[in-house]
Amino acid sequence: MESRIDRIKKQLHSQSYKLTPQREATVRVLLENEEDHLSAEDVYLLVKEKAPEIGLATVYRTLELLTELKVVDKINFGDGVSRYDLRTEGADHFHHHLVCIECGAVDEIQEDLLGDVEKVVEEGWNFKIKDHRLTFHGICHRCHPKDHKESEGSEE
Amino acid sequence: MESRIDRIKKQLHSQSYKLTPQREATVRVLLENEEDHLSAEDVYLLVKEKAPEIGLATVYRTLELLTELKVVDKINFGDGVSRYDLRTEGADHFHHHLVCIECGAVDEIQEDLLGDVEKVVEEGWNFKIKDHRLTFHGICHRCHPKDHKESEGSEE
DNA sequence: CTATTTTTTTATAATAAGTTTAAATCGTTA
DNA sequence: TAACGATTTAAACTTATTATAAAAAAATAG
Repeated sequence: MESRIDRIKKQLHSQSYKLTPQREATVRVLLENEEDHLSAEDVYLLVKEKAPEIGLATVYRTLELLTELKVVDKINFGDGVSRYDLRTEGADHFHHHLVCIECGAVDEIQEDLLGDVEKVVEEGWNFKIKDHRLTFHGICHRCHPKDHKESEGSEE
Repeated sequence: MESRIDRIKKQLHSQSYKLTPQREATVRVLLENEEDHLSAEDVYLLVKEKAPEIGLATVYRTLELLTELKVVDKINFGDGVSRYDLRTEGADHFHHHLVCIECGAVDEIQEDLLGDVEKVVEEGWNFKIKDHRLTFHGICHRCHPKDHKESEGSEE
């Protein structure tokens, strides 16, 4: 974990930003809750436990900065709030999401899956893809019993 | 176009809602701007031209209703507003979007493309897919000149 | 037909997410 | 130490969306 913070620190420095205590506390919260999809408000409340004096605006600014640096991805599942999701280190593509319409759980798919589709789109539509968002809405394995085989953990 | 309105009317009636003049005006705006991705505010301004006495809240309520009925899809491209997109009649899947990070244009992909991916997800993650959202962010054919072949129109 | 109930709309107020601003702070450099 | 730039805080402000109360319209009962 320290090494990841170090790398983020270097990334900030390379753009002449500093890793202030507030920013570090925010990054730590994101790392400690990597499985979740926290809103700015969620992050704010968690950061406050470490750094009670921090302001909400600072959290917003930090998240914005981290989004610019591609450390996190800002995502939106259609409820009114933006959520922030740590980009998996080394991954060249943004992971996908499974949103359960029964229980609200959000699971992640790290596998690419879109390689072929992207090729088709780039060639067929003459569009240079830089990023993507893929979310499936449906019923998760916890909410319907007819299983195949299992392994995942549960969230939210 | 009249026939589509008729069908929407029947859909409303089947859930014991009425196609009031305000709702009809709103639906007409959506049909007349099928290519675009209008925000509630956009719809409101366009509807006002036909029905100047309509209130913004009514437009919001109508769009919400149409979303419930799956006549439109509520989408979100990450700017702060929700946009409303007529569901292509007869299509069993929601179409995809290409958002240009240079010029902001939003193009649509009507082709499915996700059939195989969905099969993999349903089986591998034991998740019953009901809907999906797929958006590519990148550079559209208008913003980079190296063409292959062309046909699309332009929007926004 | 009139009275009554239900649905919908209007206008306005309220809420909630996110952004901006001005003043204070902090770290660094001259 | 003085001065500068970057950052943070707190508070005010915007903007999108939702809720509420009163009015209007439509459907239904008598």
